[in-house]
Amino acid sequence: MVSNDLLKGTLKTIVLKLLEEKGRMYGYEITQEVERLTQGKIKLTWGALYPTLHKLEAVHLITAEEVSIGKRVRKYYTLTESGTKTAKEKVQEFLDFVTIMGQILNPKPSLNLG
Amino acid sequence: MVSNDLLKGTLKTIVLKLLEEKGRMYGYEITQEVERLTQGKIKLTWGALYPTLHKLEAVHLITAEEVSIGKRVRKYYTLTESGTKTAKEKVQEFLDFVTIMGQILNPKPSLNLG
DNA sequence: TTTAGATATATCAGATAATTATATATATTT
DNA sequence: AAATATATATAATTATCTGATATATCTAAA
Repeated sequence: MVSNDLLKGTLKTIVLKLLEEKGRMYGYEITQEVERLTQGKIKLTWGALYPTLHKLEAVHLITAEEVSIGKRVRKYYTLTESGTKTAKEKVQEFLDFVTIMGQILNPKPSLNLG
Repeated sequence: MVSNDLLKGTLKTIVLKLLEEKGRMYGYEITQEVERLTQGKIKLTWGALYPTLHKLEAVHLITAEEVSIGKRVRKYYTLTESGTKTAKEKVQEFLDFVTIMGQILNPKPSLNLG
C-alpha cells in the first residue's frame, strides 16, 4: 500500500484524470478502477471520495447525472469543459511536482510521457 | 511555485533526506536549502517546519544540539540511527508512490536513480 | 547612528482534508 | 438465509498545513 500521507492532495487529480480517460464514471467505479490500475496499492476511501466528488461538482468541474439501475440510483459523473482543462493542468502540476522533488531527493528523475 | 496540496506528506521526507545529505542542519538552513535546490519553487513555512522538527525529535528520528553563535542560540539537528534508516525508507516510499501514480496518470514514468 | 533587511526560533488560530466509523439499501452468490 | 459485493452518504475525529504573530540578533547601508 502507498503511504496515505503522500496521497494527500492527489485525490482530485486522480478523479479528474480518470474521468478524462473514461468519459463517465460513478463513485464506486472510480475506487475499483484505481485499485485495478494500481494492483491494489491505492485504495480510495468513500469518506474521502464522495466529499471530493461533491466538491468538484459544486465548483462545476464535473456534472452528475442520476441513472436508475433497477431499483438503485447510480450517479454518473462527467467532466465539464473547465473540468477537462483542469484535469490536464492538475496532471501537469503533478509531473512538475515530481521533477522538483527529484531535485531534493537526488536521483535525477525523468518522466517519459508516453 | 509547487501546489501546496501536493507537498503535504512530503515534509518529513524532505527534512530527513536533507539531514542525511548534509549531516547537520538547523531549521532556517533547511528552508534556505530547499529554496535553493528547487529554484524557489518550494518554500517551507516555519509554521510547518518547526512542529515537524519537534515531532521528529520526539520520536527520536533526529536529535537537537544547541550551539551558541555569538549571543544567538542555534539548534542543529542530526539524524539518529533509526532516522537514517527512516530517511532511506521515506525516499523509497516516495519513488514507489510516483511509479504507482504514473499507472493512473498514464505516462509510463521511469525514475533513473542517479 | 539608526534603520532596514536578513538571520533565527517558536507558537497559535483557523482552514483544509483525510481516516475511520457508521448508516442505509439493493443485488448476487453460496 | 446469510454473506458478500454493489452503491451512496455523512459525522466525528485526527492530522497537517497556512498565515499571523511574537521575539530577538546580526549586518550593511543610508
